[in-house]
Amino acid sequence: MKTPSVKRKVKMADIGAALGVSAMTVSRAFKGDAGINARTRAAILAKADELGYVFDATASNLRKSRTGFVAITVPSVENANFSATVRDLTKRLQKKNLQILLANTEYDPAEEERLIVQLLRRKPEAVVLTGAQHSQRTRALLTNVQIPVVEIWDLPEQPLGHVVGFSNRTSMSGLVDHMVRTGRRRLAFLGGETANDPRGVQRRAGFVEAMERHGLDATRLIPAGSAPVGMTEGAAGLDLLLDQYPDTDGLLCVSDLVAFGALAQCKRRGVRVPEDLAVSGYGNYEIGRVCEPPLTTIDVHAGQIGSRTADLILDLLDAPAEGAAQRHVIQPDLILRRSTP
Amino acid sequence: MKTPSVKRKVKMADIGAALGVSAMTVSRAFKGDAGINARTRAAILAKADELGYVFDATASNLRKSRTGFVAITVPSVENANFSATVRDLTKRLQKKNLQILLANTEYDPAEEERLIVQLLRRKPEAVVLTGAQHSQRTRALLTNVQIPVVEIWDLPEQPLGHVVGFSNRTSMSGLVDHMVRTGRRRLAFLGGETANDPRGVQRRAGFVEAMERHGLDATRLIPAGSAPVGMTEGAAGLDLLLDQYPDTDGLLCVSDLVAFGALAQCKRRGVRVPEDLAVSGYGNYEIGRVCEPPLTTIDVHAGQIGSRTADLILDLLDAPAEGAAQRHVIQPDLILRRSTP
DNA sequence: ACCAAAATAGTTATCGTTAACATAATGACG
DNA sequence: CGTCATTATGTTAACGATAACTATTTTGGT
Repeated sequence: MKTPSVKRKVKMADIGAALGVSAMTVSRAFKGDAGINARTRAAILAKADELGYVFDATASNLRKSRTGFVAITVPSVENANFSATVRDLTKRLQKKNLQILLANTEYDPAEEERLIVQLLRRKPEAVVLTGAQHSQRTRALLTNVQIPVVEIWDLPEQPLGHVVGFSNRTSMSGLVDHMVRTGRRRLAFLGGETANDPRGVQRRAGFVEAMERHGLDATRLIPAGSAPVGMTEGAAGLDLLLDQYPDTDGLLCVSDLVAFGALAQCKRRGVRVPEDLAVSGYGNYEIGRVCEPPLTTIDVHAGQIGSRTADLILDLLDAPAEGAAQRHVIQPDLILRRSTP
Repeated sequence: MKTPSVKRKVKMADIGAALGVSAMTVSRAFKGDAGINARTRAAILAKADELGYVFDATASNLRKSRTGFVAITVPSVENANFSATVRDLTKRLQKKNLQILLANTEYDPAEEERLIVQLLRRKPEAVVLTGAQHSQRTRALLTNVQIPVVEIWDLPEQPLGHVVGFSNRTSMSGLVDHMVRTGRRRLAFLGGETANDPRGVQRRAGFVEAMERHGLDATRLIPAGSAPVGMTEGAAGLDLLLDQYPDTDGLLCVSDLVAFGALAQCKRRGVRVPEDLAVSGYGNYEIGRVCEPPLTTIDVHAGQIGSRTADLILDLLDAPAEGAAQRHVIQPDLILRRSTP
């Protein structure tokens, strides 16, 4: 077996030379459908394999001015909800040989801006942004760009382009309605500080709005620490709550993780759920289904957001410049479980 | 404001033309450090901004034959452990303006192979594979490739290149030792079926090996369904276990999620943990810290795997062809909590 | 056997940036 | 005031695949 001492990169022309055909013919063999003799193609592909040829997408992309990249920014892939979205988006786009360019903003608009600049240099064919909060410069960059821009996980008032999202506000306010319908009146909201978690802010706003609509006290807002908040903060938050408002009979948490933490703390303090305190979460994480008692929650269909975004992008890439910005509103579902009466 | 009806892409030469300099000078202005007059650079950058220029990484990559891509395959970003690895890897590489190309194998070696082919076409500068199980062709492709290959999350016997991982086997076997040390003898293992979860297989092997070493019965192996298994399967698995081996006094689960499901089911059935049954998890997920009782578990330092892999890659890219394949072994930590005596 | 249509292959120039080399301007110094 | 660094810029030719065009064969219908 001949091992070339200096591994010069094999290119299409080399394969062509070895078979007495032109580079163009080799290119056709790799494209799949173009008019090329089946025998020629087979020979080319075989020779390519033999020479250890690897197609160079960089050169192809430059010439075709199509990259097959789709850029996506997420606050954090570590969040189970966002990762479900990323997974289903990736899954569907992967099938069409589109490549995800993933970037984590760490909940920081300045970092988002830096990343967007980097991502745009790669000439993606679409950009997906999780959330509606962007720096001025990010907005400017993205309105000038000639590719589809999709904001997901929110319903921004001034969208940059297309939207696939749901109303954090309305869904949380529906949850309040349910609590009130079942007789609870002294409700509290437990969530992260407002700094850089726009979804938390919206959910809190939904809580306040619904409480005021019912003529109830909307001031029991417990800060659980800076976003992203989790179980630990939920447990600590419950202590804060009961210190300050011991007669609370319903607790709405910004996420299932927080609610689970609160639940665990209830158990330790001997607070009965839901008899003494009804507790709800948000996001329909697996944990809420399995804990005791199981959590009433909102299913935002995180995976569906990903797959519908993928469908939208695939459509837009097929039929370019297809008129106005689309707005896909996902309906979150209220899931009733035993943590509320 | 003049809106060009046909937005022809602005390139370096256009900026140069507008300022009476050559494209090369513009290129130098964007490179940062090269010998170029400060005033000239400022003018160029300003003009670039004015014209809405976006640097074309595709062309640059082709010319330089460096892409700044790092490819990584993961069974599923949805798994909290893998996503912690991805996050810390991304975080560190992002800072150096390396771009992650993420691909989900869905625990399927055939899909992994397909994705590797796609990824290699993008000319990444390094490839990271989660796990040691690869198809024959994948192995062939990756041994011929001229870039660093890193396998993580395992210690493969025949590594393809570098390794950053830990021993699932040894760590699980250490957990058995602990159970035995604290007086438990009738131990069972609860995990997914073996088909395509090599890490689960290793953990099970560690269980069996340790049990045999102690001269104990190693046959209580409960299948919890096909990987990836979660809380739901854990709960169902506990029922299976107690039906078959009611006198079991220690249960080792393949993950914290499974252990939590089992724990919840114990509570429903009135089984006291740890008095009647000691339970342990694996992976140190947040849930194990907060549930009641908190779970004894193994912390595999998932985030650390990501950051050490990032460091390794950065080193290798700086000092290319730096001799032999490196093997970084991470020491998992045994975390004792109240679910075991 | 003849010709149009279809199938197959080749040529050339290009996508936008940048390495490598060439050139021009500036200054330092004996 | 010439000589040699030093700094700043320009010129040319790639990187590798492929669109657009042209050229050559096959095919099939009459």
